[in-house]
Amino acid sequence: MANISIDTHCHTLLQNQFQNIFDEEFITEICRSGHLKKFTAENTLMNIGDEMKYFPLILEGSLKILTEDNDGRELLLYYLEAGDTCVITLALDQSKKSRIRAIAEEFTQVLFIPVNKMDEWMVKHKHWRYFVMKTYSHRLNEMLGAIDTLAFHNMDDRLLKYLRDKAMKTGNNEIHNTHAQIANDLHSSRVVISRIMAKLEIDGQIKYGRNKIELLKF
DNA sequence: ACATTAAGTGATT
DNA sequence: AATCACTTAATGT
Repeated sequence: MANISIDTHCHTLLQNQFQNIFDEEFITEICRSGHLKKFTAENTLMNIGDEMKYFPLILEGSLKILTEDNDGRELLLYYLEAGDTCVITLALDQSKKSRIRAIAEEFTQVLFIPVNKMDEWMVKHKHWRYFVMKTYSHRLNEMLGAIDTLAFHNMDDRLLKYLRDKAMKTGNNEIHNTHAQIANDLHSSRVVISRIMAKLEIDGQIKYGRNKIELLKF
């Protein structure tokens, strides 16, 4: 009984995301191949150095993907949302160790699929192949954008972009984060973020208070 | 009222 | 832009 209800739950989530891309039969196969896990905000679902036996398919919610430098400080790479899969998981080196960390941003349901399925589906299902290629190029573009802002823009611009991205993602121009959390994501320090915030408020770009930033201009 | 956490400030590298 | 050391302000218990 329990199994059946879990299966239909998973199946429904898959249908919501993929019914226009994959046929019914394949969705059922995906559902059978993976196991569903639920996470709440701030849960780490994959860490640097973890062995990659599974790749994630996000069915609900969103994740943030980060790397770490030698001193253990974090840098936000990009967000993954429902309907995405983590393609850089697939770019494995010999060690099969993850180079990234994935943290849930909110309540999130993820289907973990054994990596060998990837090979199998890539040859067997052309729609899967298209899907992977599409997400691959999408992520690559985002990464190029991230490199661009890192290399050519100052912190002020990076912070504004960060806030806009976040507002866009949540569909709300109020962001509920501390300056320290943002500093972590941007690989900066709390003091620096606080000072730029103050400057942006004077410019009339934002308004903010404790744990809250309101974006005024887009 | 007290402790904890977030944000502000000045000086230094 | 980053870090340190310290202050002030907001919030939780």
